[in-house]
Amino acid sequence: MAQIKDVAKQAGVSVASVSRVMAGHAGVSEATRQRVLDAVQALDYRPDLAARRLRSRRTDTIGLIVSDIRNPFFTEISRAVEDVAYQHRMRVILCNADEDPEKEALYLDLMRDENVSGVILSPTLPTLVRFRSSDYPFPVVLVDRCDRDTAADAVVLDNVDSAYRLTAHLIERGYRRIAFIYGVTSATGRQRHEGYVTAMATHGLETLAKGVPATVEAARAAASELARSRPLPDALAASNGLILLGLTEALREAKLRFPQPIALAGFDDLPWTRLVEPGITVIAQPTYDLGQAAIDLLLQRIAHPAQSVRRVVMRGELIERGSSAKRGG
Amino acid sequence: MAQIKDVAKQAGVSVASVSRVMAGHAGVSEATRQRVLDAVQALDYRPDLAARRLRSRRTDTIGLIVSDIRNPFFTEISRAVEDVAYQHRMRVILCNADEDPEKEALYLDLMRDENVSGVILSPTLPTLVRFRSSDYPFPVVLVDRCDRDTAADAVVLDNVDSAYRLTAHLIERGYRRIAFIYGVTSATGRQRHEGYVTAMATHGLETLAKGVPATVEAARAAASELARSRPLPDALAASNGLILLGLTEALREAKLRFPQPIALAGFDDLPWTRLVEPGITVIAQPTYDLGQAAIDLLLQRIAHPAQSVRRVVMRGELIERGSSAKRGG
DNA sequence: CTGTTAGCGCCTTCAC
DNA sequence: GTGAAGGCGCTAACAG
Repeated sequence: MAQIKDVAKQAGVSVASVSRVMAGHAGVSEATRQRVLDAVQALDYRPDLAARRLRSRRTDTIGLIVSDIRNPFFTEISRAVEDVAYQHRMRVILCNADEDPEKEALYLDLMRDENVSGVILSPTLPTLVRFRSSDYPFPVVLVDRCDRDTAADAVVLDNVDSAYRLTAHLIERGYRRIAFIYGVTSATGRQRHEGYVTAMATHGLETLAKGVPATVEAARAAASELARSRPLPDALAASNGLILLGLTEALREAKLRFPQPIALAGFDDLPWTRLVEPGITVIAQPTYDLGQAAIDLLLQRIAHPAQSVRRVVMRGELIERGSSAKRGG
Repeated sequence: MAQIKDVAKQAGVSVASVSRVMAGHAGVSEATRQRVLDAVQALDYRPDLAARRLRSRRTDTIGLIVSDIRNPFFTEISRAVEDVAYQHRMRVILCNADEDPEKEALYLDLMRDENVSGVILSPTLPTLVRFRSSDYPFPVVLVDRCDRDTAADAVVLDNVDSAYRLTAHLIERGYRRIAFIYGVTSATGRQRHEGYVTAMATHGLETLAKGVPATVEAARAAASELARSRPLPDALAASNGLILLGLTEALREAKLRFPQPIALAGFDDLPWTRLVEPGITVIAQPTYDLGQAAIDLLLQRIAHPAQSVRRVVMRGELIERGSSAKRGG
């Protein structure tokens, strides 16, 4: 492997000149520049990143810690982050916390060891509640999950409002006993629960909510139980795509169709929600945009460490399908 | 940030001893070890990875280049790789080539720059056909995609056999005009096509195959066309989960149900294949195991660079569901 | 078993 | 505009 001094020798210049050319610094004569570039090409020289990082104390690497890579929501986030990061010549280390706070802590530690330039984090609940930017030696941007009073850069959906609109939609369509199955282990689930509660209260309806771990299995179990309860709920709503999948499976097993006897709705516009007949009403999230906004925000923060804390809130879009068709209509 | 000499001073030993303790090397007295550990704790010392990597010329990092992160198959692979890698105290850099050979080449270059210990690669077709391990300065394990005559460590499904069994299953159930829609841009799609062709030929049936880019959209378009052709195929089979999704969407749009007038089957046991009524017959891939085998193989190769080339082939499992119910039965 | 020391490859003043 | 030289923090060879 050629190194900087080989290039210098080949080009008949000093290593300093080579370094300057590689870094694109000004103050190098065009003649020198060209000779260096030729030598680089001839020797197929690539700067050693380990040496460069040691010397410069920068890694140009950002960490992305998602809470569950199996959730398509997060794979889209990661695509966006990766796309933008590489355009800015930054590396991405992707880590999957699997909704496990310990694993998450491990990865956060690793980020410190790696001396990353910044981190995009979708925190587990315990981490979020005690989150303070100053606890980390690098800038952090929260994505998807953030509390109202968390002082941190963040990119999130309008969770409360979206859940309110989804619930109001069901009410408007004539449903009354609306059960809401939501992930208790995430801020997102809780906020969406809040929107549901507000919508029900506003319309003078009784709530029927059930918090579960945000997994397909837990959601299915919860829905199975509801399907056996009497009186039967007349609608089921899910706080995310995984839970919605669980609900749908449970209804299938219980041989209950939708919208009759039970309507169905949820979050995340996944491909299968269109396939299951007659289609499931959902709040679509601008997933790629959320990821893009997060990395943009992080890059800004890295460039301007002192800039004021900002939060980007994106609007969820209600997509009406057959699963919430007008009751008795 | 504390560094090694601070620890040495605090513990009253030399930096060499600290280095030995940190590396877990033998040949350090228990007393020294304990004093070092105490000092490390007291100062919250973490070795600087950039310095360590520069000096030791090892990164303990492996690269994982998947061809499409949106395909759930690859997210499972990445989970497995990550789990195993971190157990072995290795880092993972995950890259998504998006089925784009240029992007893939870029990432392969990056792996070289990063001086990774090894790479797990799911290659695009152009890369695979000219693949030679010796072209890369690091060990490579192919996953999911590999040609019969590629001399490289690899972990793959028994693609030809699985496709044969899937096709034979349809034939046995009474279907005759079986159309196979497969991804032409991947070795996997081609091999599965081969299994389909063999099965059809063995049973004296005419093939009706259509190669498409491996995307939901392309598959949907191809299926729409088939749905308008006369005579209508009596069965549709897909070479992977993305294509199967496209086929299913096209049948929905064309208001064609399954198994009558058209049966349906494919690869990848995704959650939604159970949800769509009456359930879709698929070949299930042991995705997590495939990923695990790939990283195991890579770690072995890193430990023993000279060991003979090995290939791990895993069996796909046929899961019969309503979409391929006996014809006229 | 422990300490001393010479670099790993590069960047970046500092002189010229 | 260019070159010489020191050192980033650590590991490993060597000496004791």
